[in-house]
Amino acid sequence: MEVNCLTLKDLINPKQARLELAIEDGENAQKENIFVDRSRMAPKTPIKNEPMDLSKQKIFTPERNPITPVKLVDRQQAEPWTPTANLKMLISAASPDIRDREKKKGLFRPIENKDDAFTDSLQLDVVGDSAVDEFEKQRPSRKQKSLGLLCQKFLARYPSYPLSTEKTTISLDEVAVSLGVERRRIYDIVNVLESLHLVSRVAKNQYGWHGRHSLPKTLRTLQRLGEEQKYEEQMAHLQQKELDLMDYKFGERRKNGYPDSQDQQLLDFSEPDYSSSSANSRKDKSLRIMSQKFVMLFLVSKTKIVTLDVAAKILIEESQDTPDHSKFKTKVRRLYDIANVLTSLALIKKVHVTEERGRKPAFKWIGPVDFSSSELKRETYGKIQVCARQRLVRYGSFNTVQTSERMERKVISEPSSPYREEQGSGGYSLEIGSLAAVYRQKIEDNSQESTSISKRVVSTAGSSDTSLPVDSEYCVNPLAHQVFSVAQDLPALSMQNSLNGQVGIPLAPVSSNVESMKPALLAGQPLVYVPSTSLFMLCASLREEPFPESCSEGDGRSLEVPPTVGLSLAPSSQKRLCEDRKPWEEHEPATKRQSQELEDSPLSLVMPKKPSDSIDPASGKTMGNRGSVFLEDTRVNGPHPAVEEVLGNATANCFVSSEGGNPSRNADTEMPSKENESTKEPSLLHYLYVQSPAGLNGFNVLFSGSQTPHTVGPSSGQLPSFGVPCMVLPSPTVGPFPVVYSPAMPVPISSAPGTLPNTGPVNFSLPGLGSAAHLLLSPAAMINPKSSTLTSADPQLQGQPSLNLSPVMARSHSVIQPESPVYVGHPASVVKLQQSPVPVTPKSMQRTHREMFFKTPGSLGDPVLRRRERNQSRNSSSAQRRLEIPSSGPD
DNA sequence: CTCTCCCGCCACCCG
DNA sequence: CGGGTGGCGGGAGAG
Repeated sequence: MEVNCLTLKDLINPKQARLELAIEDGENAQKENIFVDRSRMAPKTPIKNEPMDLSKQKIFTPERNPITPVKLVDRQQAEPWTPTANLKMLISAASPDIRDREKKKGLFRPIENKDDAFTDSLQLDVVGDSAVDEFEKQRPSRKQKSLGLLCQKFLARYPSYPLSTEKTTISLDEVAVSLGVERRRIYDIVNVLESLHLVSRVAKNQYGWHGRHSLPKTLRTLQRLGEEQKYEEQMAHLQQKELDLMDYKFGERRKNGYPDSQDQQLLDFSEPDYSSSSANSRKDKSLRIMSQKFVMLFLVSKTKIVTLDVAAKILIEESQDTPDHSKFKTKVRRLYDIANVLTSLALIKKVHVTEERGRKPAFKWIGPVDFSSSELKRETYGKIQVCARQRLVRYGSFNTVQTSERMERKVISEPSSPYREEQGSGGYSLEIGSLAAVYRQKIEDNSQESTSISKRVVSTAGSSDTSLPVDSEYCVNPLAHQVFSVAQDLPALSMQNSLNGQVGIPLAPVSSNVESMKPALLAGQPLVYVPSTSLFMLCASLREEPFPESCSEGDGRSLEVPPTVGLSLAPSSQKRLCEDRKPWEEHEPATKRQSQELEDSPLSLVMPKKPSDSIDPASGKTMGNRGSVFLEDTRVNGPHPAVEEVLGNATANCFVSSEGGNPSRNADTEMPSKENESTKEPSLLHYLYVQSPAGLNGFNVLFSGSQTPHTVGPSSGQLPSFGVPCMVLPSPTVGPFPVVYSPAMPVPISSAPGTLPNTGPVNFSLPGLGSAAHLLLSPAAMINPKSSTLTSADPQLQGQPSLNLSPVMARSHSVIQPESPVYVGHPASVVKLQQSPVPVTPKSMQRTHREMFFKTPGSLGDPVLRRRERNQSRNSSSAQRRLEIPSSGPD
């Protein structure tokens, strides 16, 4: 098994990627979700033990990838049957970038295992080229030892959502040895995890792994407690006051009657399931308590951003400690520890808040927000959103649709591309998001505009940043199924375009490239790929996280379909959703709002870029809507086609900016729309590729973002329609399916935007779908493909929709028959999906997915058991500290 | 310089 | 009492 490690050999390309590495590492936590197998796969014992590995490693891999993550890779080769493994293999084989990434991973881990270190040294010799690697290896940076990274590794060992049947026991000694750290460090991790009930102490040196199943519940509880504690008020108070270090303020607050929360026990881990009462025995759970409180702060915060100083102050106050500087300092240290773990869990990400006083380290909650509904759903949703957003930002446009496999590869490789340079700085885990740096400028610009908001979040280069970095993480391994971007690496292109607000993208010649993008969908078309479940989630989630419940019930005209259905994408629905937005948001400046929306709604990115307002008087209402919908706002405000706008905004919002950064962007948003410009772009088509979640019966839908949704919908008067041309593609998982393409209207580009003929909504059903899958696509004004510059792609579209399909589709191609129903020229106004009488819960969906994608014979094995085998060797004699493995090397 | 936060001493506590 | 836990803060890497 460990032997597999050899795989690393692949990693020949050094340069790439830090990002990737970082991402992966950062993602680990998430990966768990995705690669459920991983945990299982990962041997309990450190690979290092294996002589074989070492030797092999020397030979093949320069890096030492001993532990978990790496193992996977190795494993993969060894055990292809695992879905994950297969995937990885493919990826690694396919993309050098990936290899690099893997390598890097190894780098990070090396320290842990002596053997590894040893190996490394040897390897170094072997691998001559990787000077970089070498230097990195030689100096295990602090980052490599960081708690966050360690936590990721730790998490990687266990499935996020373990089967109820499987009970995983964590042996601290074993873990410590495995991860090559002293046990003390493990305590830090475990304590935080325990605070969230991801684990519970079962016995001495033994913890039980529960996974995230109950996380929503726990969060809900914490939120409630936080509310009871009036943390929000406290935070507001503190923030307002801008206390310096420890302020006497504390005293004031108390006076004010803020609860002195002495309840150190908080949740008290009284959770029935796992935590044994014994766990409580320990009085001192301060780290756990702190962790819970820290989380509570996020949960009660509207902004979801908590600065460390505020958190520390509150904690100190509660603990009734004398607010001395040293205390504060200590608290902050602990908070960092906690934050590292939480970051690894993808619950928070690091940001910086700029206040009058200056920049303050802070963290933003990025975990699930709506605990009321299914946790998974929420989690997924959040992640998806992020992903989508990121995708858009990063890949303003894509040229083609790729197969799912392809996509995956892509994703992996992505990080390397354009942004690589920036990665260097960041925090280990967050480095992923080095993109942040790129975008930072944007963000700042945006922030400035939002005066109402005292704070602005700025991504930190090094650390994760705001959205992007983290996002990237998500993207990589968000949910059970990852979200992959389909886009090719068209770095400069997409970004620039988006920034410019011009979609005028050079038509990608690529379209035909079989390898890269098998089905060349539309050349020069931006494509967004959304994970199956994601779509579903996305739609539902358009609303703000904080106020999930607010989800619109839909205006009369709104979609028939419940929001949950992914198809709710229709602009109208979005609009509704937007309207539902949180109250507080409304006060914010438009810019802010937009950014928010964009961030929150990935779909928005997809939105059609159409000539704005001119479009339709009726829709002109959009304005009336207050631009609640970002789309609308975008349009209205945006000078350019919606898409571009969106992209641009997204960029800005996401804090993404090209290196060159197009600061001016901000202004654009505010600026009155320029209809004229809009006319230019119609040609460009943007597609949103949605892989259907279980709920959709494996349907994949492509939405063309080029269209202007708004314009279309209302006209029909019946249903709000998508303005987007879309293609429905059978998912790989599903058997061969007919491809449905809603043809764009044959409207000449030249035609005035507003004039676009609106075809009525088309309603059609797909036979292949389970029960009655109904797709209603509203024909948005369609652009005449040919007319557009993109023409190259057009023929394909018209001629053979199937061709356009992603690789996945490609498979099914054969299946697809000419006769297969292709709906061209029919705009669908609304899609109604009814797959099964019973609504699919997010959870179930996720599971399903996971299984579908990653389930493999091997994967199913019971990890726990395996792990079990290993532990034993904990030598009682060894002092706690002994456990640590010398980073320097064996000996 | 500030921000982070690793490291490990050493006090608690439990069995 | 021995050993598991984990508070705590010095001090150094990273930026």
